Amino acid sequence: MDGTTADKRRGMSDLRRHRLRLEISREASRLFWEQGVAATTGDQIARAVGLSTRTLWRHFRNKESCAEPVLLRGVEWETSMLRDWPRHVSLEDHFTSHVRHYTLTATRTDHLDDLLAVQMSVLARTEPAIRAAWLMACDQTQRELAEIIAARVDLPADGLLVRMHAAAASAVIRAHSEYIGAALLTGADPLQFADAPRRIARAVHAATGGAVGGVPAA
Amino acid sequence: MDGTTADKRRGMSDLRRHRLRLEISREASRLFWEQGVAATTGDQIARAVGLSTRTLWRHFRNKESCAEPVLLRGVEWETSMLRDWPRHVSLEDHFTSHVRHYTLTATRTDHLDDLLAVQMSVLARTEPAIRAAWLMACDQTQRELAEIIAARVDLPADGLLVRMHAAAASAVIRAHSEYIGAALLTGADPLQFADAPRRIARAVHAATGGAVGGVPAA
DNA sequence: TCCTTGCATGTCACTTAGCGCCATGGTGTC
DNA sequence: GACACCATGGCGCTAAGTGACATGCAAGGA
Repeated sequence: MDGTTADKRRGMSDLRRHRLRLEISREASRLFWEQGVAATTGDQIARAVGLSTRTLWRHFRNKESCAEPVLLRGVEWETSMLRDWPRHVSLEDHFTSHVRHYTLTATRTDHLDDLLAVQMSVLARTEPAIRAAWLMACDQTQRELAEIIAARVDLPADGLLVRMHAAAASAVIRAHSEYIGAALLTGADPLQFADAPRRIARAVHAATGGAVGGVPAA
Repeated sequence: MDGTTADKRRGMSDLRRHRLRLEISREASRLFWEQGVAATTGDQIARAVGLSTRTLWRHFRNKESCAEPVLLRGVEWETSMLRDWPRHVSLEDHFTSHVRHYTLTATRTDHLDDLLAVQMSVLARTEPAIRAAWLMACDQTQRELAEIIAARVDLPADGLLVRMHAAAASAVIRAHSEYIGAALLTGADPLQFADAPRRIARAVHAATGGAVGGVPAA
């Protein structure tokens, strides 16, 4: 599934860069959660990963953005789902099957990442720095969503309509993520959100005025 | 309209605090625009306003957030419009009349603030720090929107449905703001966006699945 | 009127975020 | 083996942001 493709080209491959950023983000998020953002120094994060502080700042523009990769994985779930969404399948059906597939194939690391993501999204409620990182991650998601939608409806990704739909869809996903995350961290039963995919799919469908989510030629 | 209410109570009134933050934000935004964010120091901003650096950091948690009040004013336009939205009037009608009223009563300062807001939203496209501030401002807007919508549909503001609608509405408004701002700064004719209020009102109506924007009892 | 209390601001010292610069080492190509 | 490229580390510096303490201003009470 995640076999490291042999990268023969020059420079650090995007994959390796991505992996390293995620690794850093994991440690940073853990520290943020355990001892707070303010009390966590760049040196601590760097040492936890086994890097020099200088290298840390080469990979992240500031402390708060260290949380972004973990936060992104929290919604990457939804975007990756949308990415390979067959044209002739409704969003609702595809979403539910995708969730089923995820729960079957998810590794231990995946679950740990999910936990970290939830923790960060909760931390975002009180820590402005993390909130900014969360919003930046969602913004990133929104731009990817715009690409996906653009390809679907065959319109330019930087057009107003596509951007509106992407914004609305991503906002709906974000609202759900925050809501569920908050509920889970206060001890809610995960099974309570079993029908979340269906609800999210419908909400996305509704928020985009029916443009995203249905079957093209019904 | 904005007569300074006599504040006899102890402590700095919210109004004064708000005004000072806006004043700081104006100077900060101007400097950000003129010489870039990285080249602008906290000392420069403080000196431009006539404050000590220490006091600057008492009013803003970091440099980037100095842009928030100006950015907020860019969308405050929409939220203040929604705030006094009569129940028996459609969003579209209210929006257009509100815009007409604004263009008649706006002061020179208002227009300068609008310009600054547009400049910042454009700067947000390239400067991650400003982008974070922009997203934080929109997030703030979204929370105010949730209050407004909650009062409208008579549901708790922290419920999932209200938050979803607020998120979708605010996302749509944001997408429009970014789009129009970018167009204006590249020399587009402002008259070209004369029907923007109507389009935004309709988009909000659509994005909230019809829950926000129509006349309650048609 | 004087004293007190509360609060915003200023000054100084300090930690640390974050970056420019240069050296080093590891990896791929000729 | 020589060379080029690039990620990393180390050092030093500027600037972001904070804690502690002093000052000054306004309101209110005796």
